[in-house]
Amino acid sequence: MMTRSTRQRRAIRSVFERLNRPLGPQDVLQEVAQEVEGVGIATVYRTINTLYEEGVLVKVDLPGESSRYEVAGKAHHHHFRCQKCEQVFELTGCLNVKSLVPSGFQMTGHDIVIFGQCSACR
Amino acid sequence: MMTRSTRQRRAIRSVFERLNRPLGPQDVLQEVAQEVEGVGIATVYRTINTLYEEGVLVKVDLPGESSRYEVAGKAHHHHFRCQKCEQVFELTGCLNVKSLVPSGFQMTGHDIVIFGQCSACR
DNA sequence: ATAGGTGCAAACAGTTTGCATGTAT
DNA sequence: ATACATGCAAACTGTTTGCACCTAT
Repeated sequence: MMTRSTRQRRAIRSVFERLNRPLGPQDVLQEVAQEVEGVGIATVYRTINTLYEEGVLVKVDLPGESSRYEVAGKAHHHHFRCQKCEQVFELTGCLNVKSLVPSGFQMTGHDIVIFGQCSACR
Repeated sequence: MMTRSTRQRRAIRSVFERLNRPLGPQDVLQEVAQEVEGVGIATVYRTINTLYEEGVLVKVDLPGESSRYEVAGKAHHHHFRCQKCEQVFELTGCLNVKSLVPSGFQMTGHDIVIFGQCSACR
C-alpha cells in the first residue's frame, strides 16, 4: 500500500499544518471545503485515519467529546478547551501526577485538561 | 413531574450505590439484569438521565469514552482507568493546575485522568 | 494500465424517542 | 382513575464500509 498525493489529501494535511491545533473531522471538512469543492466526509475520515496510522497525526481525546487529531511530533503537552468557542488549545508544561496513583496501581500515562474561556472569548 | 419508585428504578439506583464507581449504561444493564429481568436498555438510559437531572448522579467523562455516571456528593476527585479491565477507580487528592493556564485565559475547571493497570490486573 | 483514492449511499453502533401498554399513586 | 414509567421498535447521529467510477503513478 503506498500513499498517493491527491488534491483532497494535500488539502486535508495542509489544514492540520496551517491551523496547528486539534481538529475533528467536521472542523477539517469545513476548512477543506473552502479550498477543494465536493469533498466527502468519508474521505476526511479515511484520510485522517491513514495519516494517523502513518504516524503523521496523533489523537487528542478530551472528556465527553469525539476524537480530534493534531500533527505528531510535538513535545508532551496537555490541552485547554474553551467552553464558548469550543476550540482546543495546546498548553505548555506539565505536572507530576505520580502522587495521585494508589499503591498497588501502575501508571502508564496521564491526561490533564483545563476548561474555561480562551483569551478571545472572555 | 414526580418520580415514582418502580422495581427498575430502585434496582438501577442500587447498582450505583452498591458498586460505588463510575458506570456506563451497559455496565448498569448488565448488573440490573441479574436482579430484575427484562429490563430494556432504553429504561436504563432514561433512568440514568433522570437521576442525573435530579442531581443524584454526576457525569464522569473520560477521554475517548462514552459517559459514565457515579453517585453525587463526593469530594472533588479524579479517576484512574485500568487499561486491562477497563474499570474506572476514584482517586483521592488533587493537584494545583493553575500554573498551566496561559495568561489571558480563564480557568473554570480541570480534569486529571491517570491510565495504567489496577492492583487486580497487574 | 493498474492499484489506490473518491463520492455516494447503505450499513453500523450507541443513544434517544414515539407509542401502546403497564403500574405506582 | 390517571399520570408517569416501561418495553419495543423506529429514528437519529457520528463513523465506517461497499462499490462503481476516477486519477496519480
